[in-house]
Amino acid sequence: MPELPEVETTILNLRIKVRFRTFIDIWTDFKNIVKKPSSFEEFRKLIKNKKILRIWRAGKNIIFELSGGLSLLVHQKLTGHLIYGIWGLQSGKWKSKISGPLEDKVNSYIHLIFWLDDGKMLALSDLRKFAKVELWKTKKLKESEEIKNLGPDPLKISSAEFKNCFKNKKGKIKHLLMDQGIVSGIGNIYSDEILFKARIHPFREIKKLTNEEIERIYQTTKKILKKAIKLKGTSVSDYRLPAGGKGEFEKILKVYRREGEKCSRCGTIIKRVKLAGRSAHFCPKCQV
DNA sequence: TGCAGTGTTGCTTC
DNA sequence: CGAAGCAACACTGC
Repeated sequence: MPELPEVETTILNLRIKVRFRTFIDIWTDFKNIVKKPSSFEEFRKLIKNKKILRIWRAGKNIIFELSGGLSLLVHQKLTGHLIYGIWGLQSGKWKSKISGPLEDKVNSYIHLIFWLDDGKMLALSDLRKFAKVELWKTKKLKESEEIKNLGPDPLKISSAEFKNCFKNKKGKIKHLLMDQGIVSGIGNIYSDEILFKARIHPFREIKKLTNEEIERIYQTTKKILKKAIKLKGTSVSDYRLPAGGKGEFEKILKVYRREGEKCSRCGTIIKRVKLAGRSAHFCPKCQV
């Protein structure tokens, strides 16, 4: 769920809400969510009194650059959400104290809370507990494998650079579009939507795509991602904005999770087929 | 009731 | 060596 547009929406919101705030203290019920340093108490000690200077994104990773030469990296994986608000414990469960659309469902999966110096909180809710939090020395983070190995951001590159990403690669286009080492930020939902709009079959071998077809994929990638950011992302199942609202892009999904429905272009029934362990959704007639 | 499926990534296996 | 499979976890829906 949190793919490039959702992560971008999240950082735009967080910049307004938590930039220049200082961490007062933290709480968790799942120490394992912090992978680095390996000791949670060490993490707590290091994060206290650090100020958020800058918030940015590398692919789907959210990075808070802090005072003291440290950077906090958060990857939301499948079901993580960074949310901002005020919560209080009520019979062992976190309840939102400010009115708004935050639902108990999201609140009940809060596993990490940062208290801020404005009296509010930044929380990480994650149903499946796959999300990861790491504290790095800012200098080392930029040289780290996880950042260095990311492909370029599709919104920041030219058509020629995009084509270059796929040069000498082999495999199916959908699989490669989702490969974070080739271009970063695209996951299952947007790869389906991009290929539908580009009228390219998800199983097409990259080597057999014409120049014109890759150009079309480049153009539609930009269009789809930009539109999704404008609509504040997709809220399939439980994605939420930092203030709890839902994204709007889901309303205009053309193929993702629309198996059995009619293609909006030609009326053919949308298919769902497994590819590399994931579901690919596409129109078998107009995607060739 | 039970099992397949779910947005991601990285490690294991063949 | 590269590609496929699966585990991490918890829940939904058929």
